[in-house]
Amino acid sequence: MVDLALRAIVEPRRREILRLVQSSELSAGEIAAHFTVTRPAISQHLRVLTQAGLLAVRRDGTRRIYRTRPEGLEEVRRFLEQFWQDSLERLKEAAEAEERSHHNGRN
Amino acid sequence: MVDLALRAIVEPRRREILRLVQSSELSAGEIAAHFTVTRPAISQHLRVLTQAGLLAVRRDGTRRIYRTRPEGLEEVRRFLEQFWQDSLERLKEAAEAEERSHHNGRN
DNA sequence: AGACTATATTAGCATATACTTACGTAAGTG
DNA sequence: CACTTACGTAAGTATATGCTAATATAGTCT
Repeated sequence: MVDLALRAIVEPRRREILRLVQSSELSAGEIAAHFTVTRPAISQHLRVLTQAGLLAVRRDGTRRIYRTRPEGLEEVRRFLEQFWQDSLERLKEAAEAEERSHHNGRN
Repeated sequence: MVDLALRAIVEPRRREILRLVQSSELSAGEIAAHFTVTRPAISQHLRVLTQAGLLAVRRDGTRRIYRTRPEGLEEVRRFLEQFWQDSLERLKEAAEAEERSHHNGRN
């Protein structure tokens, strides 16, 4: 599921959509109004985001109101945090080793 | 540049490569040995990762040694952190508003 | 029910991407 | 210099992706 979310987030237009609805929930039409591409294109992006667990939908009459699903974002965030973690730890260790090799005060 | 790095990271095989070389630098051949796909395929992934600023290369005789470029990862990390930030702040605000609406002690 | 509104879904298309096979290249070795 | 080693690059291919135009669906209004 994280993989779906990652792929969803990479597409710039979808990140833009996420940014839009994170301030306030919006209908599909309101979202589409912010873009130059056709509404079906936005519909498809919305579906991708929803299936990735990043958006939640609610019906209001004929409209569909989208809002972010923070748990989805959190999941991705944690996944990547784990991913950086090792790398940054290595970097830190390397820096410390470098530091020790210079403990004679010279450069 | 962050966009390149994001796209690079999304591909699972490339994340795998990053994980491999983050513990210790490896030659292209050693990296390829961990996979079932052909070496050219890995070469192409390595190029994508390098151009995205996530890997650094060094020549050693006929070999090419790859290592992670932590600054690249850091850049992506900061970009995404910024991205989550707003969303998580909203979530927090929403939770607090929710809390206030229940300050009569009932549920 | 019929017409209207808001949105999704489908089919088709162009481009991007991940792969393989074949070939090119640069550095070491006899 | 020929040969080998360790790669990269190029060409071709299959599949994925993002888009548009056309069609379908679901709710609302009279």
